[in-house]
Amino acid sequence: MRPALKPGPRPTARDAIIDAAIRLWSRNPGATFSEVALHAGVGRATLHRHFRNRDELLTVLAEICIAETNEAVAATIVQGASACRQLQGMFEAVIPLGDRYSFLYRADIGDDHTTAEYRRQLERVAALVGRLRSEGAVAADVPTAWVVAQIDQLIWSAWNEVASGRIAAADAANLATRTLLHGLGKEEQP
Amino acid sequence: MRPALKPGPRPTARDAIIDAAIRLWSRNPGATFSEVALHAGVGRATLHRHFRNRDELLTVLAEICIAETNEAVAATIVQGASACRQLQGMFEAVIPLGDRYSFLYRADIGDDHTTAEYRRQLERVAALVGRLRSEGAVAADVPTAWVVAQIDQLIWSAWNEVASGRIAAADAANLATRTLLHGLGKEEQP
DNA sequence: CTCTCTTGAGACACTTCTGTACCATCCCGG
DNA sequence: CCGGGATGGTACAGAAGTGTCTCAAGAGAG
Repeated sequence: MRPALKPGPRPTARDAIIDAAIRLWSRNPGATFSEVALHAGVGRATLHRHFRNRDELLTVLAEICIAETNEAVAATIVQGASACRQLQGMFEAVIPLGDRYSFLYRADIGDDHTTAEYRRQLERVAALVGRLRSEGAVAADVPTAWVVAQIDQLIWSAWNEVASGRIAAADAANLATRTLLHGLGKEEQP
Repeated sequence: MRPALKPGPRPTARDAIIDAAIRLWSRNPGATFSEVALHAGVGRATLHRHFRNRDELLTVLAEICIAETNEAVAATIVQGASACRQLQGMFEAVIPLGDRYSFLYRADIGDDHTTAEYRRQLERVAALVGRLRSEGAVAADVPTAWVVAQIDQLIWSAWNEVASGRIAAADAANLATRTLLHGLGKEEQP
Protein backbone atom coordinates (compact mmCIF):
# COMPACT_ATOMS: atom_id res chain seq x y z
CA MET A 1 0.00 0.00 0.00
CA ARG A 2 1.13 3.54 -0.63
CA PRO A 3 1.40 5.25 2.74
CA ALA A 4 0.56 8.88 2.07
CA LEU A 5 0.17 8.72 -1.70
CA LYS A 6 -3.28 9.08 -3.09
CA PRO A 7 -4.78 5.63 -3.40
CA GLY A 8 -5.26 4.28 -6.90
CA PRO A 9 -4.98 6.40 -10.02
CA ARG A 10 -5.44 10.11 -9.52
CA PRO A 11 -9.11 10.85 -9.87
CA THR A 12 -8.78 13.82 -12.19
CA ALA A 13 -8.19 11.94 -15.43
CA ARG A 14 -10.76 9.31 -14.65
CA ASP A 15 -13.33 11.91 -13.67
CA ALA A 16 -12.59 13.98 -16.75
CA ILE A 17 -13.15 10.93 -18.91
CA ILE A 18 -16.42 10.04 -17.22
CA ASP A 19 -17.64 13.59 -17.53
CA ALA A 20 -16.67 13.87 -21.16
CA ALA A 21 -18.21 10.52 -22.02
CA ILE A 22 -21.51 11.48 -20.42
CA ARG A 23 -21.50 14.87 -22.10
CA LEU A 24 -20.48 13.56 -25.49
CA TRP A 25 -22.54 10.40 -25.66
CA SER A 26 -25.61 12.33 -24.60
CA ARG A 27 -25.42 14.22 -27.85
CA ASN A 28 -23.95 11.49 -30.00
CA PRO A 29 -24.31 7.93 -28.70
CA GLY A 30 -22.11 6.67 -31.52
CA ALA A 31 -19.17 8.91 -30.69
CA THR A 32 -15.90 7.09 -30.92
CA PHE A 33 -13.43 6.31 -28.19
CA SER A 34 -10.97 8.76 -29.67
CA GLU A 35 -13.52 11.54 -29.52
CA VAL A 36 -14.20 10.82 -25.88
CA ALA A 37 -10.49 11.02 -25.16
CA LEU A 38 -10.25 14.25 -27.13
CA HIS A 39 -13.12 15.88 -25.25
CA ALA A 40 -11.72 14.69 -21.97
CA GLY A 41 -8.42 16.37 -22.80
CA VAL A 42 -6.75 13.03 -22.38
CA GLY A 43 -4.69 10.75 -24.57
CA ARG A 44 -6.48 7.80 -26.03
CA ALA A 45 -3.96 5.53 -24.39
CA THR A 46 -4.81 6.96 -21.00
CA LEU A 47 -8.44 6.31 -21.65
CA HIS A 48 -7.65 2.68 -22.34
CA ARG A 49 -5.64 2.52 -19.14
CA HIS A 50 -8.68 3.49 -17.11
CA PHE A 51 -11.34 1.63 -19.07
CA ARG A 52 -10.43 -1.48 -20.96
CA ASN A 53 -13.04 -0.86 -23.66
CA ARG A 54 -16.27 0.85 -24.53
CA ASP A 55 -18.41 -1.61 -22.64
CA GLU A 56 -16.49 -1.16 -19.44
CA LEU A 57 -16.82 2.61 -19.58
CA LEU A 58 -20.49 2.33 -20.41
CA THR A 59 -21.07 0.01 -17.48
CA VAL A 60 -19.31 2.37 -15.10
CA LEU A 61 -21.41 5.27 -16.38
CA ALA A 62 -24.58 3.26 -15.91
CA GLU A 63 -23.62 2.41 -12.37
CA ILE A 64 -22.87 6.02 -11.57
CA CYS A 65 -26.18 7.02 -13.09
CA ILE A 66 -28.09 4.48 -11.04
CA ALA A 67 -26.29 5.46 -7.88
CA GLU A 68 -26.89 9.18 -8.42
CA THR A 69 -30.53 8.57 -9.21
CA ASN A 70 -31.02 6.42 -6.14
CA GLU A 71 -29.31 9.06 -4.05
CA ALA A 72 -31.39 11.88 -5.49
CA VAL A 73 -34.61 9.97 -4.97
CA ALA A 74 -33.65 8.87 -1.47
CA ALA A 75 -33.07 12.49 -0.54
CA THR A 76 -36.67 13.33 -1.36
CA ILE A 77 -38.21 10.61 0.77
CA VAL A 78 -40.09 12.08 3.68
CA GLN A 79 -41.46 9.68 6.22
CA GLY A 80 -45.22 9.98 6.41
CA ALA A 81 -45.58 11.92 3.18
CA SER A 82 -48.36 10.93 0.83
CA ALA A 83 -47.53 8.85 -2.22
CA CYS A 84 -48.67 11.72 -4.43
CA ARG A 85 -46.18 14.03 -2.80
CA GLN A 86 -43.58 11.32 -3.04
CA LEU A 87 -44.25 11.02 -6.77
CA GLN A 88 -43.88 14.73 -7.22
CA GLY A 89 -40.63 14.66 -5.25
CA MET A 90 -39.31 11.88 -7.42
CA PHE A 91 -40.08 13.84 -10.56
CA GLU A 92 -38.36 16.89 -9.15
CA ALA A 93 -35.29 14.88 -8.27
CA VAL A 94 -34.98 12.79 -11.40
CA ILE A 95 -36.01 15.05 -14.26
CA PRO A 96 -32.89 17.23 -14.02
CA LEU A 97 -30.74 14.12 -14.20
CA GLY A 98 -32.00 13.40 -17.67
CA ASP A 99 -29.46 15.91 -18.82
CA ARG A 100 -26.63 13.67 -17.76
CA TYR A 101 -27.95 10.25 -18.52
CA SER A 102 -30.23 10.52 -21.49
CA PHE A 103 -27.82 8.50 -23.61
CA LEU A 104 -28.38 5.45 -21.43
CA TYR A 105 -31.86 5.18 -22.87
CA ARG A 106 -30.30 4.33 -26.18
CA ALA A 107 -27.29 2.33 -25.11
CA ASP A 108 -27.98 -1.25 -24.24
CA ILE A 109 -25.92 -2.39 -21.32
CA GLY A 110 -25.17 -6.08 -21.32
CA ASP A 111 -23.86 -6.08 -17.78
CA ASP A 112 -25.89 -8.27 -15.44
CA HIS A 113 -25.36 -6.23 -12.31
CA THR A 114 -26.46 -3.04 -14.01
CA THR A 115 -29.55 -4.67 -15.46
CA ALA A 116 -30.47 -6.08 -12.07
CA GLU A 117 -30.04 -2.70 -10.43
CA TYR A 118 -32.22 -1.05 -13.07
CA ARG A 119 -34.83 -3.70 -12.47
CA ARG A 120 -34.77 -2.86 -8.77
CA GLN A 121 -35.37 0.80 -9.59
CA LEU A 122 -38.41 -0.15 -11.62
CA GLU A 123 -39.62 -2.32 -8.76
CA ARG A 124 -39.29 0.60 -6.40
CA VAL A 125 -41.40 2.66 -8.80
CA ALA A 126 -43.91 -0.17 -8.93
CA ALA A 127 -44.06 -0.11 -5.14
CA LEU A 128 -44.78 3.60 -5.25
CA VAL A 129 -47.55 2.91 -7.74
CA GLY A 130 -48.96 0.42 -5.24
CA ARG A 131 -49.07 3.14 -2.61
CA LEU A 132 -50.65 5.57 -5.06
CA ARG A 133 -53.23 2.93 -5.76
CA SER A 134 -54.06 2.40 -2.11
CA GLU A 135 -54.42 6.14 -1.69
CA GLY A 136 -56.91 6.12 -4.51
CA ALA A 137 -54.68 8.23 -6.72
CA VAL A 138 -54.42 5.51 -9.32
CA ALA A 139 -57.48 3.67 -10.54
CA ALA A 140 -57.78 -0.03 -9.83
CA ASP A 141 -58.37 -1.04 -13.42
CA VAL A 142 -55.11 0.41 -14.73
CA PRO A 143 -52.25 -2.12 -14.98
CA THR A 144 -49.23 -1.31 -12.85
CA ALA A 145 -46.95 -1.94 -15.82
CA TRP A 146 -48.71 0.83 -17.69
CA VAL A 147 -48.33 3.29 -14.85
CA VAL A 148 -44.66 2.48 -14.45
CA ALA A 149 -44.13 2.91 -18.17
CA GLN A 150 -45.88 6.27 -18.07
CA ILE A 151 -43.73 7.47 -15.19
CA ASP A 152 -40.63 6.44 -17.08
CA GLN A 153 -41.76 8.19 -20.21
CA LEU A 154 -42.82 11.30 -18.33
CA ILE A 155 -39.36 11.66 -16.82
CA TRP A 156 -37.81 11.37 -20.24
CA SER A 157 -40.16 13.68 -22.07
CA ALA A 158 -40.21 16.22 -19.27
CA TRP A 159 -36.45 16.45 -19.39
CA ASN A 160 -36.59 16.58 -23.15
CA GLU A 161 -39.05 19.46 -23.24
CA VAL A 162 -37.09 21.36 -20.61
CA ALA A 163 -33.84 20.77 -22.48
CA SER A 164 -35.27 22.11 -25.71
CA GLY A 165 -36.71 25.13 -23.96
CA ARG A 166 -40.37 24.47 -24.68
CA ILE A 167 -41.21 23.96 -21.01
CA ALA A 168 -39.95 25.88 -18.00
CA ALA A 169 -37.84 23.75 -15.69
CA ALA A 170 -39.88 24.84 -12.70
CA ASP A 171 -43.10 23.59 -14.26
CA ALA A 172 -41.84 20.23 -15.39
CA ALA A 173 -42.40 18.15 -12.28
CA ASN A 174 -45.83 19.66 -11.66
CA LEU A 175 -46.83 19.06 -15.22
CA ALA A 176 -45.65 15.48 -15.07
CA THR A 177 -47.51 14.72 -11.88
CA ARG A 178 -50.66 16.34 -13.14
CA THR A 179 -50.42 14.54 -16.47
CA LEU A 180 -50.07 11.19 -14.81
CA LEU A 181 -52.77 11.54 -12.20
CA HIS A 182 -55.34 13.82 -13.78
CA GLY A 183 -54.50 13.95 -17.45
CA LEU A 184 -54.52 17.10 -19.50
CA GLY A 185 -58.22 17.75 -19.48
CA LYS A 186 -59.73 20.58 -17.49
CA GLU A 187 -59.29 20.04 -13.80
CA GLU A 188 -62.43 18.65 -12.23
CA GLN A 189 -61.15 18.89 -8.67
CA PRO A 190 -59.64 22.19 -7.55
CA MET B 1 -37.50 1.52 -72.61
CA ARG B 2 -38.56 -2.06 -72.14
CA PRO B 3 -41.84 -2.58 -73.98
CA ALA B 4 -43.65 -5.30 -72.02
CA LEU B 5 -40.94 -6.01 -69.49
CA LYS B 6 -41.62 -4.96 -65.97
CA PRO B 7 -40.42 -1.42 -65.54
CA GLY B 8 -37.40 -0.87 -63.38
CA PRO B 9 -35.80 -3.57 -61.28
CA ARG B 10 -38.10 -6.42 -60.29
CA PRO B 11 -39.75 -5.43 -57.05
CA THR B 12 -39.14 -8.68 -55.20
CA ALA B 13 -35.52 -8.08 -54.24
CA ARG B 14 -36.13 -4.47 -53.31
CA ASP B 15 -39.16 -5.35 -51.22
CA ALA B 16 -37.33 -8.18 -49.52
CA ILE B 17 -34.54 -5.80 -48.61
CA ILE B 18 -36.92 -3.19 -47.23
CA ASP B 19 -38.77 -5.78 -45.23
CA ALA B 20 -35.60 -7.32 -43.84
CA ALA B 21 -34.15 -3.93 -42.98
CA ILE B 22 -37.26 -2.92 -41.06
CA ARG B 23 -37.42 -6.23 -39.28
CA LEU B 24 -33.73 -6.34 -38.46
CA TRP B 25 -33.13 -2.74 -37.53
CA SER B 26 -36.15 -2.81 -35.26
CA ARG B 27 -34.34 -5.30 -33.06
CA ASN B 28 -30.81 -4.10 -33.67
CA PRO B 29 -30.39 -0.55 -34.99
CA GLY B 30 -26.69 -1.12 -35.43
CA ALA B 31 -27.06 -4.14 -37.66
CA THR B 32 -24.63 -4.08 -40.51
CA PHE B 33 -25.36 -3.83 -44.20
CA SER B 34 -24.16 -7.38 -44.69
CA GLU B 35 -26.61 -8.63 -42.11
CA VAL B 36 -29.46 -6.86 -43.83
CA ALA B 37 -28.48 -8.52 -47.10
CA LEU B 38 -28.24 -11.87 -45.35
CA HIS B 39 -31.69 -11.58 -43.79
CA ALA B 40 -33.14 -10.40 -47.07
CA GLY B 41 -31.76 -13.50 -48.75
CA VAL B 42 -29.89 -11.26 -51.13
CA GLY B 43 -26.27 -10.72 -52.01
CA ARG B 44 -24.61 -7.70 -50.52
CA ALA B 45 -23.80 -6.46 -54.01
CA THR B 46 -27.47 -6.59 -54.92
CA LEU B 47 -28.29 -4.55 -51.87
CA HIS B 48 -25.82 -1.91 -53.01
CA ARG B 49 -27.41 -1.96 -56.44
CA HIS B 50 -30.76 -0.96 -54.98
CA PHE B 51 -29.57 1.37 -52.25
CA ARG B 52 -26.32 3.20 -52.64
CA ASN B 53 -25.62 3.19 -48.89
CA ARG B 54 -27.08 2.96 -45.44
CA ASP B 55 -28.42 6.49 -45.45
CA GLU B 56 -30.29 6.00 -48.68
CA LEU B 57 -31.98 2.86 -47.40
CA LEU B 58 -32.79 4.54 -44.12
CA THR B 59 -34.32 7.50 -45.92
CA VAL B 60 -36.46 5.24 -48.08
CA LEU B 61 -37.66 3.39 -44.99
CA ALA B 62 -38.50 6.64 -43.27
CA GLU B 63 -40.49 7.81 -46.27
CA ILE B 64 -42.40 4.55 -46.41
CA CYS B 65 -43.08 4.85 -42.70
CA ILE B 66 -44.37 8.39 -43.00
CA ALA B 67 -46.54 7.51 -45.98
CA GLU B 68 -48.02 4.47 -44.26
CA THR B 69 -48.67 6.45 -41.12
CA ASN B 70 -50.33 9.26 -43.01
CA GLU B 71 -52.44 6.76 -44.88
CA ALA B 72 -53.46 4.94 -41.70
CA VAL B 73 -54.37 8.17 -39.97
CA ALA B 74 -56.23 9.54 -42.99
CA ALA B 75 -58.34 6.42 -43.06
CA THR B 76 -59.60 7.14 -39.56
CA ILE B 77 -60.69 10.68 -40.24
CA VAL B 78 -64.44 11.00 -40.06
CA GLN B 79 -65.94 14.32 -41.03
CA GLY B 80 -67.82 15.81 -38.14
CA ALA B 81 -66.34 13.51 -35.52
CA SER B 82 -65.22 15.04 -32.27
CA ALA B 83 -61.55 15.69 -31.69
CA CYS B 84 -61.60 13.18 -28.84
CA ARG B 85 -62.84 10.49 -31.13
CA GLN B 86 -60.31 11.57 -33.70
CA LEU B 87 -57.56 11.21 -31.13
CA GLN B 88 -58.73 7.74 -30.23
CA GLY B 89 -58.85 6.82 -33.91
CA MET B 90 -55.35 8.06 -34.41
CA PHE B 91 -54.09 5.97 -31.53
CA GLU B 92 -55.83 2.92 -32.92
CA ALA B 93 -54.31 3.48 -36.33
CA VAL B 94 -50.79 4.33 -35.31
CA ILE B 95 -49.99 2.17 -32.30
CA PRO B 96 -49.85 -1.06 -34.33
CA LEU B 97 -47.39 0.57 -36.71
CA GLY B 98 -44.86 0.88 -33.90
CA ASP B 99 -44.00 -2.71 -34.61
CA ARG B 100 -42.60 -1.83 -38.01
CA TYR B 101 -41.05 1.52 -37.38
CA SER B 102 -39.80 1.60 -33.83
CA PHE B 103 -36.21 1.76 -35.03
CA LEU B 104 -36.79 5.15 -36.61
CA TYR B 105 -37.06 6.62 -33.14
CA ARG B 106 -33.40 5.82 -32.66
CA ALA B 107 -32.06 6.46 -36.12
CA ASP B 108 -31.45 10.06 -36.97
CA ILE B 109 -32.33 10.82 -40.54
CA GLY B 110 -30.38 13.64 -42.05
CA ASP B 111 -32.57 13.89 -45.09
CA ASP B 112 -34.28 17.27 -45.39
CA HIS B 113 -37.43 16.05 -47.08
CA THR B 114 -37.98 13.39 -44.45
CA THR B 115 -37.42 15.82 -41.61
CA ALA B 116 -39.85 18.28 -43.16
CA GLU B 117 -42.47 15.60 -43.59
CA TYR B 118 -42.07 14.51 -39.98
CA ARG B 119 -42.47 18.11 -38.92
CA ARG B 120 -45.70 18.28 -40.86
CA GLN B 121 -46.96 15.23 -39.02
CA LEU B 122 -46.23 16.92 -35.73
CA GLU B 123 -48.01 20.03 -36.94
CA ARG B 124 -51.06 17.96 -37.79
CA VAL B 125 -50.99 16.56 -34.28
CA ALA B 126 -50.68 20.10 -32.95
CA ALA B 127 -53.75 21.06 -34.96
CA LEU B 128 -55.63 18.18 -33.42
CA VAL B 129 -54.56 19.41 -30.01
CA GLY B 130 -55.99 22.79 -30.94
CA ARG B 131 -59.34 21.17 -31.68
CA LEU B 132 -59.17 19.21 -28.44
CA ARG B 133 -58.52 22.46 -26.67
CA SER B 134 -61.50 24.19 -28.24
CA GLU B 135 -63.68 21.26 -27.27
CA GLY B 136 -62.52 21.71 -23.71
CA ALA B 137 -60.79 18.35 -23.66
CA VAL B 138 -57.41 19.93 -23.08
CA ALA B 139 -56.93 22.58 -20.43
CA ALA B 140 -55.93 26.05 -21.52
CA ASP B 141 -52.92 26.29 -19.25
CA VAL B 142 -51.15 23.26 -20.72
CA PRO B 143 -48.62 24.06 -23.45
CA THR B 144 -49.34 22.52 -26.82
CA ALA B 145 -45.77 21.29 -27.06
CA TRP B 146 -46.31 19.24 -23.94
CA VAL B 147 -49.49 17.68 -25.24
CA VAL B 148 -47.87 16.81 -28.55
CA ALA B 149 -44.92 15.28 -26.73
CA GLN B 150 -47.27 13.22 -24.59
CA ILE B 151 -49.15 11.93 -27.61
CA ASP B 152 -45.89 10.95 -29.23
CA GLN B 153 -44.69 9.18 -26.13
CA LEU B 154 -48.02 7.47 -25.60
CA ILE B 155 -47.88 5.95 -29.06
CA TRP B 156 -44.42 4.66 -28.40
CA SER B 157 -45.04 3.29 -24.93
CA ALA B 158 -48.40 1.82 -25.87
CA TRP B 159 -46.79 -0.09 -28.69
CA ASN B 160 -43.96 -1.07 -26.41
CA GLU B 161 -46.24 -2.45 -23.73
CA VAL B 162 -48.31 -4.31 -26.28
CA ALA B 163 -45.20 -5.76 -27.90
CA SER B 164 -43.89 -7.06 -24.61
CA GLY B 165 -47.24 -8.56 -23.73
CA ARG B 166 -47.92 -6.50 -20.64
CA ILE B 167 -50.95 -4.78 -22.16
CA ALA B 168 -53.62 -6.26 -24.38
CA ALA B 169 -53.58 -4.82 -27.88
CA ALA B 170 -57.30 -4.09 -27.72
CA ASP B 171 -56.88 -1.94 -24.62
CA ALA B 172 -53.93 0.09 -25.81
CA ALA B 173 -55.69 2.91 -27.66
CA ASN B 174 -58.31 3.31 -24.94
CA LEU B 175 -55.68 3.40 -22.27
CA ALA B 176 -53.66 5.97 -24.20
CA THR B 177 -56.64 8.26 -24.74
CA ARG B 178 -57.71 7.97 -21.15
CA THR B 179 -54.20 8.58 -19.88
CA LEU B 180 -53.84 11.70 -21.94
CA LEU B 181 -57.19 13.28 -21.22
CA HIS B 182 -58.07 12.10 -17.75
CA GLY B 183 -54.89 10.68 -16.28
CA LEU B 184 -54.71 7.49 -14.32
CA GLY B 185 -56.61 8.63 -11.25
CA LYS B 186 -60.08 7.41 -10.50
CA GLU B 187 -62.56 8.58 -13.08
CA GLU B 188 -64.47 11.56 -11.84
CA GLN B 189 -66.81 11.69 -14.81
CA PRO B 190 -68.56 8.46 -15.81
C1' DC C 1 -33.45 -21.08 -78.64
C1' DT C 2 -31.21 -16.69 -77.82
C1' DC C 3 -30.52 -12.44 -75.92
C1' DT C 4 -30.76 -9.40 -72.17
C1' DC C 5 -31.21 -8.20 -67.60
C1' DT C 6 -30.72 -9.31 -62.83
C1' DT C 7 -28.53 -11.73 -59.52
C1' DG C 8 -24.99 -14.11 -56.25
C1' DA C 9 -20.48 -14.71 -55.10
C1' DG C 10 -16.29 -13.21 -54.40
C1' DA C 11 -12.17 -10.16 -54.79
C1' DC C 12 -10.31 -5.80 -53.84
C1' DA C 13 -9.06 -1.34 -51.96
C1' DC C 14 -10.22 1.83 -48.62
C1' DT C 15 -11.66 3.75 -44.28
C1' DT C 16 -12.55 3.74 -39.46
C1' DC C 17 -12.25 1.98 -34.95
C1' DT C 18 -9.91 -0.70 -31.62
C1' DG C 19 -6.59 -2.57 -28.48
C1' DT C 20 -1.74 -2.75 -27.33
C1' DA C 21 2.94 -1.38 -26.81
C1' DC C 22 6.70 1.73 -26.29
C1' DC C 23 9.06 5.73 -24.76
C1' DA C 24 9.92 10.39 -23.42
C1' DT C 25 7.97 13.61 -20.19
C1' DC C 26 5.95 15.51 -16.13
C1' DC C 27 4.38 15.81 -11.49
C1' DC C 28 4.36 14.48 -6.92
C1' DG C 29 6.04 12.81 -2.58
C1' DG C 30 10.03 11.65 0.01
C1' DC D 1 17.26 16.46 -5.86
C1' DC D 2 15.41 11.78 -7.02
C1' DG D 3 12.41 8.23 -8.29
C1' DG D 4 8.04 6.14 -9.21
C1' DG D 5 3.76 6.43 -11.14
C1' DA D 6 0.75 8.57 -14.42
C1' DT D 7 0.44 10.70 -18.78
C1' DG D 8 0.69 12.01 -23.92
C1' DG D 9 2.02 10.99 -28.27
C1' DT D 10 2.61 7.82 -31.53
C1' DA D 11 3.19 3.71 -34.02
C1' DC D 12 1.44 -0.73 -35.07
C1' DA D 13 -1.52 -4.59 -36.15
C1' DG D 14 -5.86 -6.44 -36.37
C1' DA D 15 -10.88 -6.34 -36.95
C1' DA D 16 -14.90 -4.81 -39.14
C1' DG D 17 -17.59 -2.28 -42.37
C1' DT D 18 -18.07 -0.08 -46.80
C1' DG D 19 -18.30 0.73 -51.66
C1' DT D 20 -16.88 -0.89 -56.23
C1' DC D 21 -15.92 -4.14 -59.65
C1' DT D 22 -15.90 -8.40 -62.30
C1' DC D 23 -17.62 -12.72 -63.79
C1' DA D 24 -20.44 -16.65 -64.28
C1' DA D 25 -25.12 -18.39 -63.75
C1' DG D 26 -30.09 -18.16 -64.08
C1' DA D 27 -34.63 -16.63 -65.54
C1' DG D 28 -37.75 -14.62 -68.56
C1' DA D 29 -39.20 -12.19 -72.92
C1' DG D 30 -39.26 -12.45 -77.74
